[in-house]
Amino acid sequence: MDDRKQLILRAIIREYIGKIEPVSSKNITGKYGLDVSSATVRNEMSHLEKLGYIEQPHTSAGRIPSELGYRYYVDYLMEKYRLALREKQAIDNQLDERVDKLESLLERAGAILSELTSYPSIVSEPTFKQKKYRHIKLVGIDEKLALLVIVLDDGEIKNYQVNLVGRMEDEDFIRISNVLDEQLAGKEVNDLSGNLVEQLAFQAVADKLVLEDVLRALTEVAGNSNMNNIHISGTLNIFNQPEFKDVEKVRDLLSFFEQQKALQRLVEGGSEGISIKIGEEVPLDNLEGLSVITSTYCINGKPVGTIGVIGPTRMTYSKSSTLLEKISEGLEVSLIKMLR
Amino acid sequence: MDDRKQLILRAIIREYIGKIEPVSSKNITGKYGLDVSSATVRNEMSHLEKLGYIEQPHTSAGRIPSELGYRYYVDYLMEKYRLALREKQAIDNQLDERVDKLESLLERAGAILSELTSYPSIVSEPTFKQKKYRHIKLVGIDEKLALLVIVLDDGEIKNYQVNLVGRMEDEDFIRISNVLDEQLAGKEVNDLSGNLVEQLAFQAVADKLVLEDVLRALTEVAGNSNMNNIHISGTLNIFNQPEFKDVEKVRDLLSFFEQQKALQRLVEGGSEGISIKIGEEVPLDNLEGLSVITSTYCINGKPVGTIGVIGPTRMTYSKSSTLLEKISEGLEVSLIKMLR
DNA sequence: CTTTAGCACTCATCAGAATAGAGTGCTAAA
DNA sequence: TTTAGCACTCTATTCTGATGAGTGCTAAAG
Repeated sequence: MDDRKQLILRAIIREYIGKIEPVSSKNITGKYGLDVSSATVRNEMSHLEKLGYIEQPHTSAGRIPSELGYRYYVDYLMEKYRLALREKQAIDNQLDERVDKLESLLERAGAILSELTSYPSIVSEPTFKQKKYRHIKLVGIDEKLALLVIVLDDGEIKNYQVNLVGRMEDEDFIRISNVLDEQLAGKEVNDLSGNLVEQLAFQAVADKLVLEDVLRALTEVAGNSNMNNIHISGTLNIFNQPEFKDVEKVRDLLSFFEQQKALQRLVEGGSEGISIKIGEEVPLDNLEGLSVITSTYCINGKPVGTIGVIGPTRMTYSKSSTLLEKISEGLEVSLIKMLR
Repeated sequence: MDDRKQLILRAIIREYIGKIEPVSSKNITGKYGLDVSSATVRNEMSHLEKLGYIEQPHTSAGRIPSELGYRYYVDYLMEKYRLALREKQAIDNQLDERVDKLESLLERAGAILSELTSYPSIVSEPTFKQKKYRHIKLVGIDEKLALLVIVLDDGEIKNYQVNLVGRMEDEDFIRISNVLDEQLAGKEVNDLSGNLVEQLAFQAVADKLVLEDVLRALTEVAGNSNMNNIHISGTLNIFNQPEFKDVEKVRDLLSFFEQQKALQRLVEGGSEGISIKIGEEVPLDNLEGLSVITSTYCINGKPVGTIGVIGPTRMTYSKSSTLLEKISEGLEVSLIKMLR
């Protein structure tokens, strides 16, 4: 790959990303620092095609980048994108504003990413290696109802309704809260061994029926702790992409977006930092022509979640990855502020 | 409208709903109890067209029902749909299962409605004329954090995080809880007058910063109480409808589904019970060719929410409205059980 | 007066043919 | 090594005519 070939490959990719039409030799002569004739460019193109970086839809058409071509571009040719001022401001506005719920923050991050890139975005909720209980408290609401408040070590607060059968006094609530706290605080959430359950049942003699509700809640917490939910936003952006003018494709992608399990595969196994997967590299069998850019985000220096965008293979890699990087950083800052 | 015209109109509509192609005179002779020649049917059709009940896409095509035709069909010709056993079971399965969250229940109702009709479904959360506070409690979690638990008179429980600056003892929480309870219990949520705020500020002298968070939460509750959220499910069902083979239309409808305010117009102002709105009758300017069937659902005999389906004007009115009716009834039963 | 067979007429749809044009690869000269 | 020139290929567009479904009208039959 000599300099001129690189120049031409880059020119083809940039042009194609912009116009989404096969680019001809004539089309890029004179621009992109190419001061040679179209014939020369044609010769080089012919060579680039043999190398597998570009391909021809049909004989009398221009060239389009192959997945290998995009890969080469992303690895060696892509120049840094400079954020526009309004992009910077938009990111800051969205992420700086005070939010007290983890979900809202992630939602905002996804929304702004989607808005600025015009691609659907995907955000996974943070996973901690092993979530632990920090606090558990049973709070009386009225005669028939109590609320089980569970605080996890990642700062997340969950609560569940617990039905009461008999009359419970304030001291009862305090006693049960203490039992729960002693037994569970510091323990991992999916460490809900039978032994523990028995102990709870033995100690919290107050009211069997209450205990049932409590155990249901604990089991639910344990169940949810393994799977981290994934949120998609800006899905309708795909309608702006010309490769989705076909209803079938739109349907396939949108219904893919509704499958949590499939989405999971997009975020798992990513190395730390920005990762760009192009076409076949995307671990999805039934979807073609897609690229995914993801970034892990960290809490306390440890990667705990993923945020990314999904676009056609001819997506704006430079702009999108830069935006993703900035938003990911902003998200980390806000997370720290939020969790304190 | 003599008997035979009605017979023919019904035949055209049934045939069209099934095949979604203009129906010809020949096509319905012999079926639907029509023992006359196609020529006779043609004459009648010609008349029906003059009356405005059917129309012709072009000269040499069959007839399709007009919106007026559907209206006549729904009002006078439609026969009762008999639920299949598996449909009955599916409904019971979905709605009988124990759920403790209002949202989950509504979600289930929408999902099963969507699944059985193959149309997107819409469910509005119940509104109560004026929500009131039933209980308010401030619960300490740890040194820095407390939880404001708000119980509304419809049984809904909300909670908000409240940051603490100074050290708070148990009695502080109890004191503040009492103040809040005294001041707010029984009051309407959007009755957050300045006077009340001042009183709170004066009485809850404990910690200004805590109060700020509390007020933010109360304002949010008041704000949310007016607008009842609306959930859509089964949106991808529109891809099964031939009238949405055009990407533009799909985009328009899907982006409409994302606008809460627009959806609101679909559920508001509906009279009690089942309501069928056809084509132009649907209060949406920019969407054409859609019909909406809605049903109000009641709590304590008062209509508090709406559930419905959205389909093309040639939707299966009979089947859909019957299914909707049953699901709406099932939802009411489950709601009563849940709220006790 | 109602029904129906027969027939001319209309119009969408489809396949095939002709045309235009974009872009290439190759060759030979610079 | 570069480039002008040219023949060649293939797509996209337009036009054409054939096909056939379905109607409306007319005139005869019931």
